[in-house]
Parts: sequence; C-alpha cells; structure tokens
Amino acid sequence: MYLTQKSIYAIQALIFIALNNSGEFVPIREISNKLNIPFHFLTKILQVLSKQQIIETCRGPSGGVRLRQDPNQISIEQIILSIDGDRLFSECILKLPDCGNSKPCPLHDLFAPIREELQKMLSNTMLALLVKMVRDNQVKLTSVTQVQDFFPGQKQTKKPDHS
Amino acid sequence: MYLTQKSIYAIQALIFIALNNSGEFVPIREISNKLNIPFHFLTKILQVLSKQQIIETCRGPSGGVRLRQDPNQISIEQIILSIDGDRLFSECILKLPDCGNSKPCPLHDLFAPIREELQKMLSNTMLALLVKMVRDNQVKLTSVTQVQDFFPGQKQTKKPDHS
DNA sequence: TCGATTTCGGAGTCTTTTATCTTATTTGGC
DNA sequence: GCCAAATAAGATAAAAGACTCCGAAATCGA
Ligand code: SF4
Ligand code: SF4
Repeated sequence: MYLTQKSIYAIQALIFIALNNSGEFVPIREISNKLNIPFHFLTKILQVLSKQQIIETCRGPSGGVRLRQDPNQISIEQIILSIDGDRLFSECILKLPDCGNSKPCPLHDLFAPIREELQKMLSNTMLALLVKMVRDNQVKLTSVTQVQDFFPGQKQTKKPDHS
Repeated sequence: MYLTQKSIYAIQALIFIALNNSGEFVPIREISNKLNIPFHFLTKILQVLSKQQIIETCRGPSGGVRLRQDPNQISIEQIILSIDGDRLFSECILKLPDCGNSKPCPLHDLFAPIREELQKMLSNTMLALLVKMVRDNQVKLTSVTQVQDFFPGQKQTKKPDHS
C-alpha cells in the first residue's frame, strides 16, 4: 500500500473541505458522513493537519474545520508528509537493514529515479487541481455520490464550461 | 511500504540462492542465518515460491532449495507477483471504494504512468542482474556481510572483470 | 531398520494499524 | 447562567501483518 489509510482520508477530507471553501467551518461529522470516513479516526487526522497549520478548527455550535491556506498553495506531497512523514519518499523497495547512499542495495539506482518522479508529481499537484476536477465532475470523490449531492443548493457556482 | 516484508525476504533469499547456483540444494536454515530472516517465516515464503515453480525443494539431509529456472528468466516483478499479487501494480494511491478505469479518481491520470513505469522497471530487471551486482561487490546484500563471507572458499568463480 | 536432518503445514502469538467508545473542554445562543 | 453542539483527548477493541511453535512427512546415511 502506497499511502496509509490516514493519508488517504486526509486527502479526501481536504478536497471535501476545499469544495466548501466559503469561509464557513465544515463540521467533521458532515465530512465523516458524506465521505464514509470513521468519525473519531477522522478527528485525530484533522488534529494533525491543524497542528501543521493546514487547517484551522473551531469548537462549539457552527464550529468545524476550514482551510488555513490557499488550496493553490497546498500540495498533495505536503499532506502526505504531514500525516505519514517522508516514508514514501525515503524508504527503499528492498529495505536492507543498513542501507543508505553509501551502501546502495541492488535496486537502488533503478528505483530511486522513480521514487523521485513520484515525489515531484505529488509536490507539483496542488489541492486546488483536485478540487477543480471534482467540481467539474471529471472525476468522483466517492463511489456513488456526485458533487451536487454534497451541496444541493449550490450546483456549480463556477460557470459551467460545457453543455 | 511498497513491498510486504514477505516479498522483500523472497527477493533477498532468491539472490542468495542464485549466488550458490552450483546445482546443490541450499538449506533454508543457512539462508535464514546468513541473511537474518526469521526461519519459520522464510519457510512459508519459499513454499509459495516452490508452488510457483520458481524454486524446487528437497527434504532430508543435504536437502534444501534451489532455483528451478534460469536467473536470467526470473524477473523481480515475477517474484513480487508470486508473493504479494498485483497489489503494487493495480492499487491506486487514493483507493476510492469503487474506483476503476470507468470512474477514475482525481489522481488517476497522474499516478497511473508512474505505476506503469515501476512495473516496467521491475519486469525488465532479472534476478541475474542483482546477483551479478552482489557478486562483483558493487552492492551489498546485507548490512555488514560481503559475498566472500557467504562462500569463503569460492571467491569469484567467474573471471574477475577488473583489477 | 533406525535415527538424524530437513522441508511441510497448520495453529497460535505478537505487534502495528485501523476503528470505536467514552469522557472532557470549548463555543455560541437563549 | 444554562443548554446544546461541536472538537479534544485518552482508553479500548478489532483487523491485518509479521513472526513463532509444534507435530508430521520425507530423505539420507549408517
Ligand atoms: S540502497 Fe536504495 S534501494 Fe536499497 S534499500 Fe537503500 S534506499 Fe532502498
Ligand atoms: S481511479 Fe486510479 S488513482 Fe483513483 S483509486 Fe482508482 S486506480 Fe487509484
């Protein structure tokens, strides 16, 4: 598994939060319900993202979470690093006990470039791009739900580019 | 983690077995000792490789395991597929519940090419290459041991290409 | 044949990850 | 002040992965 379940949930949740970036706080319960993410598990993940200054939280009625940074400034790499650390970008494929640059294992020279390419791709992909793709219904955030179902009254606040 | 511990052990063990491809059987206990792989765990891994026709086994005194195929015909991809299945090459990075080609998730188009490149690299890398690199001491199979320590009397049976 | 050696195969244990439950603490509105 | 709504935090449980144990079966040599 490339990412831990935590990172996967974090990315999905942040897309959902960014979809509703009207400045209001989104309740964690709503994210949990709409995306089918275990509630208490999700709260702990969002607490980490809060400490990393990616989101801010507010307790009490009409509380919840919202982005602290511009979605154009949040890379997927950054989200993964916040939750999983640099495991995905530093771990090798063979994991020899004493590996490192000084003692490369058989696959090092073949694998390192691919790992770097993966990291570059993720650092160049901003949260805003994923949000746009979901908003335009080019891709789906969950298996059965479309973006209109998340915000029934809203329905494409941006100008529809087609049809 | 890219590979399971099982696959990592399998690759390391196969390199070790191929290093000693004199036609004799290598006892699993020896592999376990030299490479610091838990013995009973390794036993089960090798049983799978045996069923996959990659190695053959022999019980009793002077028994053990040996390659059934030419190391030039065994790809790293094949080893991984035997142990882990195609998880590494089919799983997505976001793992949406109902994902697939028909309903791509936001990262699909960005991630799929990298995953394919990884698979291509692993299918093009044959066990024999890793064996050669270890034999030439370009890389190490374990943290502290060199190839001479594995087979003290042997010491470069192939003609030394350098020095 | 007998005993030692080695793989085979099933069941069980330990550890990490994932998920749940329960109890605080904060916030806003009346 | 009081209640309801929401996050914070710690303890607990379930699931998966990694590893161990034990008895059985095969093989070889004396
Ligand atoms: S030497 Fe390279 S490929 Fe080998 S374990 Fe270390 S980082 Fe991974
Ligand atoms: S759509 Fe593609 S990237 Fe998304 S979960 Fe499926 S395979 Fe992975």
